[in-house]
Amino acid sequence: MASRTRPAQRRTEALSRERIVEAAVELLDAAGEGGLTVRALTQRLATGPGTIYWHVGNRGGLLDAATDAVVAAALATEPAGAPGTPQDEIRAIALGLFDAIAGHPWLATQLATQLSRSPWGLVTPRIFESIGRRVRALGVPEGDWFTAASALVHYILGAAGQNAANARVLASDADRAEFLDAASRAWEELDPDDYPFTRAVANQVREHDDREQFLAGIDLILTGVTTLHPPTGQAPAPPAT
Amino acid sequence: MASRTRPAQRRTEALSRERIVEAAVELLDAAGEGGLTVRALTQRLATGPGTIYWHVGNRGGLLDAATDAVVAAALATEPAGAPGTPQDEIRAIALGLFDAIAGHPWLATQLATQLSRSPWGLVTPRIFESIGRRVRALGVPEGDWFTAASALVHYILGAAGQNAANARVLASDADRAEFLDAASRAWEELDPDDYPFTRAVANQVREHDDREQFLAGIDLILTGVTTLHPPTGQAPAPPAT
DNA sequence: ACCTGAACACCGTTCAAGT
DNA sequence: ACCTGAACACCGTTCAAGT
Repeated sequence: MASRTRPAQRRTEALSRERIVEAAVELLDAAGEGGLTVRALTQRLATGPGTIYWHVGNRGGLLDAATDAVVAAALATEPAGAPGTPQDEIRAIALGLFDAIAGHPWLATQLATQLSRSPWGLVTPRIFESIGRRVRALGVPEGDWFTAASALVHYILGAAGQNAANARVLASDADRAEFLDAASRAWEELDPDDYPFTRAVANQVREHDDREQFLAGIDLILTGVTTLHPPTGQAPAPPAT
Repeated sequence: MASRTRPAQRRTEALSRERIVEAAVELLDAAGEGGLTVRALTQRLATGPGTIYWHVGNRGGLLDAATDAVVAAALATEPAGAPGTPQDEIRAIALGLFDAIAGHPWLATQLATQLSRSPWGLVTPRIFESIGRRVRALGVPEGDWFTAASALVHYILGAAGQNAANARVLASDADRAEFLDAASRAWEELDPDDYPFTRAVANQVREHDDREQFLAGIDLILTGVTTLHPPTGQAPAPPAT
């Protein structure tokens, strides 16, 4: 029996950047952005602050890495076997991001921060490419690719971010109903002179389904794209006046 | 030595919540979210931390108040005398928010944070109402008001937020050209196998105009809305198959 | 190369005390 | 009612020192 005597070591593997990012995501999921502190991380990983700073530059870099890791995972599940129409694939990708933000609500703020800081980070091209390929498959003329893909990505990130709060409470259906009821009631109590429209749609808030509503917005943009930027060779419809 | 950076002059008026929020916006504009510290505020207002906490609850509340103040100001300029078509008014409101975020880049992150936290804060109804009235004026059937207005608001906030970085450097045309050139070049250098679409549109990035692009997205949604939710009495177009 | 932990500068917030 | 400033707990980050 040639069993190697394993030296008693604290951790079985050396700490890695991946392991640290993984722990960061766990902390963020558990307690939001405020939950990610270097000290909480050192405790969870049984190490000192110096180790964190040796592997990842600083807290900001860690936040960026966590964001990229979660987005990459969400987009990785996209080629779901059977390819559908470009529209179907866009809906699937969009829902994947929507659900990722629902599962990691801190993503909403973090994506806004990261994207507003520099559009050529890691995250933007990833999302842009994924949507863009389907825009191309739609037959949109090349000159309109950037406009069409941008509109979709902007909408997806904007809508998903603003639904993060709803989704967080989605756990129980009763909680969700209570949440929507409270939201609806708050809107019904607004000043009738200042907020006639918002009051009028308050009951639609109570009954709506986040994901359906989100997809309805996607369909509005897709309809606009195929109407204003039809495949080359087909005449564009006259602008609605 | 009696030299001070600030004249040891006593304030003429008592501090007010409005004055504090105003100073907070100045600090945010000057140095981003990190620039707003209670200590920087006490120095600028020549007071102690207790005063800040007496007038506004805490730093979070101050951030919310600053966000609401800037958004309210942006929406207040909307009734620009001559009323146009609902489409024109939606474009004008959207551009107002776009420019507000461009002038106060910290708004992007702050809006995402505030909206993802609770959709029934102050800011959401303000924006929603402003857009919603024009959706109604468009003749959209009442059952589709919420969907149409939501799509527009989600897009506006998403797109404006993601353009905050570009806008920040918009000061000089030369700086802007350099910025877009760097962005375009970064995309051209992506892996050809992983990012064919993104590389293909890289040169459109260099030439695009933020505001035009933003409005093009608005028009895509408006086209979708008038196509899928035409005024009652007109038959909706068949879904694209 | 990787890790440790004390130390530093800074932060949000509280509160007894003043006017 | 409004303001002051010391004090507290906590934070991100650094760095000389260890293996």
